[in-house]
Amino acid sequence: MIPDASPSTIPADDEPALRRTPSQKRSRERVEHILACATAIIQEKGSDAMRMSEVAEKAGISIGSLYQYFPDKAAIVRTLAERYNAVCSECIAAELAKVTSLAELRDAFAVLFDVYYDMFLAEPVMRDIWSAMQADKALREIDLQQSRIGGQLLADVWARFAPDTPRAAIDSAAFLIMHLGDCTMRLAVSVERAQGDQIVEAYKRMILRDFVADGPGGGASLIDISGVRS
Amino acid sequence: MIPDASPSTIPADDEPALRRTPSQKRSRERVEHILACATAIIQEKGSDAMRMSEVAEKAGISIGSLYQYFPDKAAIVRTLAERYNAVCSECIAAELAKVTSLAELRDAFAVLFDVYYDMFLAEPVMRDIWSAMQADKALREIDLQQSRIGGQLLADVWARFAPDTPRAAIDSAAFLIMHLGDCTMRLAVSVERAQGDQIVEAYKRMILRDFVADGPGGGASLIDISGVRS
DNA sequence: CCACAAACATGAGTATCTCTCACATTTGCA
DNA sequence: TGCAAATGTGAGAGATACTCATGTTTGTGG
Repeated sequence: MIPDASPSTIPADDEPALRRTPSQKRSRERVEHILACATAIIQEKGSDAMRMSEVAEKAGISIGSLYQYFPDKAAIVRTLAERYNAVCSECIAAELAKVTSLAELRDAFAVLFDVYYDMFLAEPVMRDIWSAMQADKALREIDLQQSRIGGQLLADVWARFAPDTPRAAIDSAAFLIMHLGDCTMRLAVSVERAQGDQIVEAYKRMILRDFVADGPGGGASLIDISGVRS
Repeated sequence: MIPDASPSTIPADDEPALRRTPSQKRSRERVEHILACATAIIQEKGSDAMRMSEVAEKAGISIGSLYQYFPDKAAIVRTLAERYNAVCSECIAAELAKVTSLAELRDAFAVLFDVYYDMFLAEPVMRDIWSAMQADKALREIDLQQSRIGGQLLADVWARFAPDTPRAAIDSAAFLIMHLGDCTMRLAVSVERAQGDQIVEAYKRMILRDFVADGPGGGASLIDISGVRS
């Protein structure tokens, strides 16, 4: 479901996501099992209602073992969020890698958001994890970071085929597209399936019209939010 | 700062936001004071770190008095959220009331989002309250409800001056515009001021181009997400 | 195979927090 | 002024995140 990814490449503050690096096979499997159990609980009742004792029980381990690996409850959510983000980034990169001209970017856009949407549909827990992240300032930063990474990937391709457009304009346009794309996906998976489909279609059309359909550099001039940082 | 508004017009489930309706002047003032103190704490350290004992102490009352009025911690956040939402709705309604033709809708749009943005800037705690809401399913619904209300207000005016456009298309377009508008505002107030300004400008241009500039009914055909419900 | 150190596992216990409830005080009103 | 209703109080019950001293398992060098 979710491929292996080294946990916590973006630690909050100085705290690593894992308290102890599992070196033995048994404990490495255990960490994976903990995350799988936590995912199931979050999906079922939300991360707020998830109890650490519940995670331990479902995983068939003791509370102490849980805290061997995860310094606190937020670390579990953070690790899951970072894994999903890594998957999203890979998916974005894979779609954009196919693009060989500016004209193709338009098609890639449409496919990209479709694939992105499918991912959200396949893993509804992504939305719950995102919700849990919003309450914590450090975790919220991870979410913003994901928009920056996705925007960067898009901007790199975009800039390659639109060399006349100022890079700063492209960067900021790409960032906004990705961020509002995420917002759109979360809205879409919050409503009934048919309506969600239409919402995603609407967003795609809006973006294609504004940022791609106007020809080289045309769309980018629409927005110029150079150097967005928090 | 925040005008008086009857608390909890949209109770979550069957639970009223206020446990007891304050009938005497003293207790009515006390409820206001509690909310003001809670706002200050949320602004300072976030609602997650807000302690009920801290709110009581800052308000100069006992824990028991706090619970006389608010059945739980979420009720405080909910009441604040509903008040802000009411203010936002009023602001939206006020701007749209000035519109007397479809052409004017374009200008109203620009002004509307500027005013909306100013409100977010003036009350940065709105973002924190929104963050707190995302963790709770019932509170998340309030947020979605606000997009529906704003979208409804917009759709009513829009439909009046674009009678040929299918109402369902207008409804869904207005809903998406308002929802992504909220997302944009929250992003804008999360970054530095100058960048936030540019983000809002970018969104305005995007929306104006797509949904208004294309002439009567033109924009609405872009999206058709009829009857969005959760 | 053994011994031993390092890694790992355990769960009772601690600190902290939300929320309750039995009782005290204040208010509005006849 | 006196009484009933409204309001105020804070010790404490219950729940939960997280710790730590101690026990168990694993890999490894001889």
